[in-house]
Amino acid sequence: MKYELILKNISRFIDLNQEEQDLYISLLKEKTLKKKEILLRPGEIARYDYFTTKGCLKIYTIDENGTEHIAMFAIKDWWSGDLASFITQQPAKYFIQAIEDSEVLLMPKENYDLLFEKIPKFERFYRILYQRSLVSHIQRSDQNISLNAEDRYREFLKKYPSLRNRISQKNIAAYLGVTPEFLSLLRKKMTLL
Amino acid sequence: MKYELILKNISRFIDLNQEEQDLYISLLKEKTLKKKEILLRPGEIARYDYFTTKGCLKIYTIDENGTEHIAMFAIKDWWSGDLASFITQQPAKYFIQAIEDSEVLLMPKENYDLLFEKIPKFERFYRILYQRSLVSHIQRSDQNISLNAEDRYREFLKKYPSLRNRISQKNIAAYLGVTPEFLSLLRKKMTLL
DNA sequence: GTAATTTCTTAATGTACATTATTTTTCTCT
DNA sequence: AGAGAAAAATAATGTACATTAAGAAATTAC
Repeated sequence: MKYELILKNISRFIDLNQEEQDLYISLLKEKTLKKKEILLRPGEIARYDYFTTKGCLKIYTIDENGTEHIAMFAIKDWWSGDLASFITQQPAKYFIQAIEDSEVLLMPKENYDLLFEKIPKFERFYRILYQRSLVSHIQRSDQNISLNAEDRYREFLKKYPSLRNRISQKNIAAYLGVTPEFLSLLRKKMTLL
Repeated sequence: MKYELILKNISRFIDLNQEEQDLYISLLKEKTLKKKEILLRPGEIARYDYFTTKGCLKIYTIDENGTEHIAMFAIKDWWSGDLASFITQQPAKYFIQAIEDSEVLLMPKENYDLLFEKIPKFERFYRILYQRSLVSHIQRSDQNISLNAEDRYREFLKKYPSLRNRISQKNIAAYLGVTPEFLSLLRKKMTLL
């Protein structure tokens, strides 16, 4: 059923009995999203953490030149949100938008806080989740500094194989930190080899 | 005394009674480092997490062109290590080196694992530590993509005000992802304004 | 305390990627 | 299905930063 995926995601790191599972699920909300629907805008307070069960979200900023920078794509089975705003309840810096028709489960901030009281095991779950997330962010920071655009594109393809033909090159370019024109050039050059 | 700083660091997020403090401290080792001393090299297994009590470490990689990329500086009161290697016990990707005479406390991997059994509160400590660390890494990834070198230098000065005149420009350049020559130019230009 | 080494500065030239503009192709909406 | 909008391709020109080189200044080492 609907909650199978998220329970399986959690069971990677901690075991929940039936009662705990029911309690956990009772803390979630859900939402169906049309393509282009926006979940969060800069300046708003992030009230939710998101778990994608279908479709794809993008988490991005728009800089002072109007250029879009995509921090991550949240596909099925991925967590996302503006963590800084969610935790501190200060204004968000990120947009979160569906780039396909999507379905998400939402963990409201007040329930997230409650979770650690009700089921302290979740300290462990998030300890491990954040730990792994940190490892992959450290890796990406390193890649952004040490790889050129072509190699970053190859890394993108490794990390998100399902997205290659599913999303626009414009979005891929905004994730890589290059212009769509340059990505177009790169792809042409790469198919010639 | 010697452990005041680290206990204070921990008490930001959890409260430990005397017994827990003593147990925690019994799990630590300590080490005095000469400038240039290396704590970890790529290919080795990261056996420790480090807490700097004095001096400064750099955590860095050397890419296939021989260019050094500094992921972070670990000054007094900062945690550091090759997290991926420490967690998975796979070969490290990073060098860790003292860039000043330094002192560190070490948490060995086997004691780190033990810690969560002995004092489950540490799940919470690391949950919050990784959460905050994640927030600052997300911010740096974003800055590396959206800011030019001059603005990244200003961010560096904000993040590590104490390092401005303490470490070489070569190290600062390797942190910013530019050549020392270009940083020299930038600084000249910035003082003229 | 002086030689050797490393770091810093300055400058000329080179390159990866941006910008702008135009055309072609694909997607979206009714 | 067809009109309008958005995305992609191509190409000319521009710019932030890299590379190379050489001399000056600072640091390290014996």
